[in-house]
Amino acid sequence: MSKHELARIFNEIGLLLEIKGENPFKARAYYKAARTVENLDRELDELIREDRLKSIPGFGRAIVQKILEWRATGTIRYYEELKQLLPAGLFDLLRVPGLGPKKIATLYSTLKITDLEMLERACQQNQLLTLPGFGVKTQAKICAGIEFLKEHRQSFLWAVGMEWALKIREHLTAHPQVSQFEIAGDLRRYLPVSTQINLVAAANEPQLVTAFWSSPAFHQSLGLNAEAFTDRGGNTPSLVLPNGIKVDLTIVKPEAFPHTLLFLTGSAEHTAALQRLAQEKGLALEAEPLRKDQEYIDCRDEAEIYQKLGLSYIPPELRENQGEIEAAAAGNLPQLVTADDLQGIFHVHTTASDGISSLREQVEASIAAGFKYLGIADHSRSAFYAHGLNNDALARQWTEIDRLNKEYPNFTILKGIEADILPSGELDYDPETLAKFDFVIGSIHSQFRMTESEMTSRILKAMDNPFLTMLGHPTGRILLERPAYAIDLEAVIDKAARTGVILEFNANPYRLDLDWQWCRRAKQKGVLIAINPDAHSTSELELVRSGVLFARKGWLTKEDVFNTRSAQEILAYLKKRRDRS
DNA sequence: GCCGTTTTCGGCCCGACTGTTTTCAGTCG
Repeated sequence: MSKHELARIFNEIGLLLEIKGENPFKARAYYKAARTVENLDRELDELIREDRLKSIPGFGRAIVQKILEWRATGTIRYYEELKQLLPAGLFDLLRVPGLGPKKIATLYSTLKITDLEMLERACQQNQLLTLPGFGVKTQAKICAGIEFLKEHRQSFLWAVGMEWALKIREHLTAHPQVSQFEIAGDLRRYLPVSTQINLVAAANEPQLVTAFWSSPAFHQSLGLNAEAFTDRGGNTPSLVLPNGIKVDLTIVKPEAFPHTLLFLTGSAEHTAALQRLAQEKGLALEAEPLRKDQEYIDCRDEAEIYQKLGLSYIPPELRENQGEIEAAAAGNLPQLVTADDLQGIFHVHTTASDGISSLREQVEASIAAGFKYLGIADHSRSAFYAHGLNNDALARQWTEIDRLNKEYPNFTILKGIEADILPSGELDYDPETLAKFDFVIGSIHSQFRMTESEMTSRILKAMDNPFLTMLGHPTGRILLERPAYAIDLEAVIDKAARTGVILEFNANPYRLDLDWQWCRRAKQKGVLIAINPDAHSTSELELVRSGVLFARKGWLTKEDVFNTRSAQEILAYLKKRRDRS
């Protein structure tokens, strides 16, 4: 019973209320409660024990009562009753771009559409055209949206898959037979999106672990039904999670563990290249232990396999056959950036715009987390939906930053902004205002549907603005929800190389943008990358550290990452840029 | 459903855009 589960329930209550056509503000209260639960800095149990739930903004009598009920019974009656009123498939419809609660209510009440399949059929038969408020373009957009969803049906975010993989690890490694265990596959290679979870376990008697996999005790520990589990015979049982994610476990004898792990980690291209290399050396590399003239060559771990192939150890995140094998052979693999290298954080929101933690809370949490500086970047004035800051609000924030800088002399708070890049390519403030910031992040938050050349010109123009320090979430993608906007990234990277504009690696698990392949391209061109959490609460500050894991996939080293520098170094860099303007 | 007020209920972030209409509802950020 994690807080994510409770947040999900509150979100669904909000949606159900909206589809039912109830007071939209009531629905909003539940969305807000969901967001608050998700971002709580303290444990729910602790708050309940101290009877402090109702002191939290947005938690009134009804919400508190429901949290307590959920804690005591594992569910909320009000939620269960709402669900009875509406088919479960309606939630999937919300993922179709252009479909909101109102249109879904219409589809349900008139055409009795309750899931994506029915919606798709209705589109194919042009039935939507008969409904009020629907037309040719809406139907075409819905069709395209369904296509996008179908393409990604089997896909899930790294964080979602990892949460389950860790849970399975916890319960499976409790079995005395399991001597080694690793999460392999795409998750181990830190791909932002995967289609399957691959696990590897070692046991002297694999069949005992397989039997455990099929036992009610194990099913119960994961909170799943027996039907979810499959024992296909042999030692490769599998499982399908409630959200449709497929999990494969491979159980081998301890001596085969490193080889199996290597192959199940992949990528397929990487292991195929390793096999070719082994062949050249007269070795046979298989998921079975390495052989030479049919003699087994023992390898204690993956590192030893690489060593016997004449390679230094290649970290899983680099195993894409994109030159890492050649680099390992030559002994010049990059010294990848680590979370410990980070010294500060940029792109942090506060309650001044749409954050839920105050400036002081963000500052104190950053200090507690061991950082040396913090770059505040709330939304700019055009971002009405997010309480963008006008000049008065900026003045108030700057006064408070000055005060906090005095209060914490060993910590540096920078005055920044996440300025909208307007459709014209202008930044969202006049030059006089822009000149007063320590740094400026430029981001696209509106008018996504421009042609590639229009969008590229818009961004290139913003990058020519001498006040721009960083480009925020460069492609605007939301993983599994919204594709990147049309943009010529090669041109953007070239411009960054010429102008010294830093590119953001946005560590939000839904963005992870710039994508790893482009990070590497940027690095090759000498462009600096800032790993930014885009934090809206103190708990999201930690995203900056998990973001490093994904940035490593783009071959980034400490030198490539801007916020590995000391406060003095970044201040000098920013001053140099400002003096240029 | 929450909040603030100086306690009984009205207001709740809001503007742009799109596609549908023929003046506006719904979605999005």
